[in-house]
Amino acid sequence: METRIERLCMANGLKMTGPRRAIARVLSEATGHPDVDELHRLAHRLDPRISLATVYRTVRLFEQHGILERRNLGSRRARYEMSGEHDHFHLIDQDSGKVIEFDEPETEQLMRRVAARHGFELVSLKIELFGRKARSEPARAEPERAGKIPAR
Amino acid sequence: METRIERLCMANGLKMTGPRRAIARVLSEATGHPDVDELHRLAHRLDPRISLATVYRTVRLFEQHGILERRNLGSRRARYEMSGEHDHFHLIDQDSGKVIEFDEPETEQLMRRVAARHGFELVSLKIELFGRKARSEPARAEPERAGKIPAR
DNA sequence: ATAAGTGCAAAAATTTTGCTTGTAA
DNA sequence: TTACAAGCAAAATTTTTGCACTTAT
Repeated sequence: METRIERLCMANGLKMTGPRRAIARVLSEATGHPDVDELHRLAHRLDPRISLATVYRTVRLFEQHGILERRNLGSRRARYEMSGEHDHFHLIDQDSGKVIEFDEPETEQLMRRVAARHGFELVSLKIELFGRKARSEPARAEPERAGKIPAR
Repeated sequence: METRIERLCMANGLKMTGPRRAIARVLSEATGHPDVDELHRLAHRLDPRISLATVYRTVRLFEQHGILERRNLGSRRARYEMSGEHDHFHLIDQDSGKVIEFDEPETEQLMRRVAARHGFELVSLKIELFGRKARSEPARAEPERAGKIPAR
């Protein structure tokens, strides 16, 4: 079976080598936001000859071709995820460190307009919300007018 | 004269030492988003005995107390800026690497609601837009319906 | 007085690179 | 065949730490 990333590599004219295939597979199957170490560990299971240097070179390459995106998500090391058709948000639980992903297409459009207002064409965006679980009920639609603003 | 950061340090019960005062001053006067090296270089001018280790320890401390915020802004190293009353955006010019800051209070409110919708109380947020100068005119209000979407 | 901060140098952690060998197109 | 990729180990970068000494409270 061929992964989406592999197709993207072909489309970008990248040589499809064993290591790249393995790393592409690992990325495709990753649920969260792996860092380089995780990628290496996993790819290493598919082919123990794969070196850490190759993982670094590969993610850099993939990133340059827009196949991957690098994030930080509050952690020190860089973390990676496949680029989607459109951007999405990350909501990081400050207590657990867990990352929740979700779409918000309207906001993306809004950001596009904001950039345009400053004379820029939006290429990509990163929106990271840091928060903690609200003690009150989860809030159905768009409750709390403006609510108490947390201390920051 | 006493800087805002110094006041914040006092308010947080932090010992006001020479190095901290110098670093606070440097941060107050910084226009952009200095990284640790820059901070050290500048603080070093105020007092040549200040070590890089102290700068690292100090920014970590300030960050823990919410006095400073750490950003990446597309660069590899961490960059710092004072926390403001409210969050603001960063628009990074992909060609020049220059960072433009601006407020967008309504969006902050919107993000607060988005977080609430997922059962979270927003503590802070990072919004980074990456773009390049539009070739057309800077666009006055909210032009280009949806415009050609860059290749990504 | 004393708990906390600092400098220095050493170490850890993260990322890149030089060079030789291997390999996809 | 040949330009590009990989492995390995060494180097470069970025950040943290141990320890003896200093300093703000």
